[in-house]
Amino acid sequence: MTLVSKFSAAGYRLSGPRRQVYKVLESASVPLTPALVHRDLVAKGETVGLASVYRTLDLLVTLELAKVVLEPDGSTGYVIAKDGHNHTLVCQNCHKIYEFASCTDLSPLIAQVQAETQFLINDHILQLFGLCSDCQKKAGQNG
Amino acid sequence: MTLVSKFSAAGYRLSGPRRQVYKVLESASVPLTPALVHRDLVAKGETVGLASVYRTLDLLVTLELAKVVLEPDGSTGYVIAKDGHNHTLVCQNCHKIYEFASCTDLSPLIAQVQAETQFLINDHILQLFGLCSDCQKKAGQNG
DNA sequence: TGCCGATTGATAAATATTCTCAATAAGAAA
DNA sequence: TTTCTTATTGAGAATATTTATCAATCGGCA
Repeated sequence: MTLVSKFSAAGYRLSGPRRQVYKVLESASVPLTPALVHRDLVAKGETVGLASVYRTLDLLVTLELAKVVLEPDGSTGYVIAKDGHNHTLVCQNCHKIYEFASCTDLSPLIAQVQAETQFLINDHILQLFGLCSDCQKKAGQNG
Repeated sequence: MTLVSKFSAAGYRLSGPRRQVYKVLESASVPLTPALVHRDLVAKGETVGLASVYRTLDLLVTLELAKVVLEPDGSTGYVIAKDGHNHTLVCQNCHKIYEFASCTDLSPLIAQVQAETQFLINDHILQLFGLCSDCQKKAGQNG
């Protein structure tokens, strides 16, 4: 399914600005704020308004093409949701992100909590934090 | 360990405003923004400045007495971190929260991702979303 | 109790986000 | 391809949120 068809299937047009914002997020290796996305576009010579960046990021989340991740310090950023449901691992030093998908491992836990709380659980967020191999090396070298 | 000793152990004083903010968060059943905490205090007749609410919430997170949770819509709120590390289950309808602690179930998953990515994982966030029993009933009644 | 310095409230300043609306551009139709 | 309809846009105003400033106050130890 192409990007444009994902938009049109939901009744939205794939405009230039939307494509640009998507591309920035897609090629980013760290979670980005709206301001960072905009700065990136301006640096590339694109003329995309900041308001459009906000609008597009919201839309991407609605379309499940992006998601918001929480960083260890409590701030948030947007990342591409590569394919359906997956989880994020964020480096606490360089903020690099790595995606992985192993929700099945969560099923027993979810079933248990569901039984315990009477909630009907239908979504979850799992984020891991740590040091990527590069940053581990730097730390070892007392960086 | 009393609240005051948790503060003093870290070199902070437990002032009136700090105690008030803590109490509001403690008795809340949903994640609160700084503005909501402040509004609650004003409604109770307390004179706590908004800036102090921000400062205190930050401090509570630093002291690990509170934490930031991400809601399904991407917004964030503060909740009390009842005891050490635990996880949060949020009702998507009424936003009621429920805490649970079963990190041990995550160990195999974490070990696997660690091996796969070369990251050194040392923290995580797990949040579940669903409908609490009350909201399930209401939904059933077509509410 | 008195003292010292951390903490506060009020508000200014800085940031971040949303709103408004005429101009533009995307995509369907011809 | 050209036309048409209308969703979308950019710019900046308007709001909202968060942080900084600083004299006054308060917490807790001596």
